[in-house]
Amino acid sequence: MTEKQEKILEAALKLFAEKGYTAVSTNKVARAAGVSEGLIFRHFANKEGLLEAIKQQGMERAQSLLGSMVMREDPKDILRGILDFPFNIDKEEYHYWRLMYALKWQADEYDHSMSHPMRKIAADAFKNLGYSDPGAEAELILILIDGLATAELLRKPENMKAVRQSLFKKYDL
Amino acid sequence: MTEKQEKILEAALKLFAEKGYTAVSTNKVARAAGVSEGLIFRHFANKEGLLEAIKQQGMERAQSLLGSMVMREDPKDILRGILDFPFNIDKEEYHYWRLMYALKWQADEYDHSMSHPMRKIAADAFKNLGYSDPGAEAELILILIDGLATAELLRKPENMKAVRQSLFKKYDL
DNA sequence: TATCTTTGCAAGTGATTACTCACTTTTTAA
DNA sequence: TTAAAAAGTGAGTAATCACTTGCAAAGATA
Repeated sequence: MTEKQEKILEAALKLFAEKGYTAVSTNKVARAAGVSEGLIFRHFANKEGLLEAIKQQGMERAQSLLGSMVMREDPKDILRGILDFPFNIDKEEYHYWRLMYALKWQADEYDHSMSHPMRKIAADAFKNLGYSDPGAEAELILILIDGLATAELLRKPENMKAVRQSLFKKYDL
Repeated sequence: MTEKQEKILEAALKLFAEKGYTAVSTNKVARAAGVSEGLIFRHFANKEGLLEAIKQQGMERAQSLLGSMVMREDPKDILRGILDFPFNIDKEEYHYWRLMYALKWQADEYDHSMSHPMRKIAADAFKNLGYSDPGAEAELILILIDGLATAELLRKPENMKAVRQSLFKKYDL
């Protein structure tokens, strides 16, 4: 990975996240990265290939974060870890998650690769805690995370600390 | 409002919702509507004007739905009405809401015109019910609605009925 | 019926799109 | 040291973009 290649990925991630993938031309990416437009197509097959590279880079960074949640034993610890995810979105990961959430709406079909493993972890935790419908509870947790992350990425409400508190209280965490 | 004008609005709404506003050209809208491309610019100032017309049309339809929620007296009735909104997205309104939710991510700044009145209604209801932090509870309700609507529009989980049930139980509704 | 307005279409416009190509510069390695 | 490979550039390409224009058909009003 050369220095200019990283510049391209960095600039593209920021622009795609802020303006939208289709709204940003490869010309704009190149100028933001301080690079000739042709170089983008030397390193990536096409514009979509650039997007895929951005996705994979972010996935790899998110992998370790996701993995650490499975390790825990106490089901409440697990739920705490899952629910805390939207409150701890790293400054550096902000653009990545914003792009991912935006892309969901123009994809032809929903990608369950991220949510499916998390749903299972949550369902197991609720089962261990004796909830009557762990499946529905897990689904609700995923929905909550979606809403929380959206608020954090888009609206940035000032009282998120209080929201977190009342939410944790509801689940007795 | 002429017949072809309605065709344009209908086709544009569907395409914008499914593929994204920037990804759909006026040419595609015209062909989907069975109309010459020039006619779009006869009826609407430009592509953005077409989008604004779609927005306003949907707003007018949503107005009555939103208005009926303020009328109720019992705070639990109000919360029931608010929380039930994502579960009752009309088949005809599906494209509209999908477009609205998608557009949020490429707007320069978040539009609070929709959420602000709903937050106040929810906060008042929670206050009347004696909740300790009505503001945080209202924020959480808005976040929940966002997540629920996203699930309904994008993932369409099979166990939404059970999710609704366990959610209403949490709020004792 | 005659005239004016609205509705509609086909064929344009320049600008921008993703992408290619011929070429030079830099890096790698034997 | 030298030759091959990789990195990088800048000027192209055809296609598509949002939008305009000139003119015909249809409706409304008198």
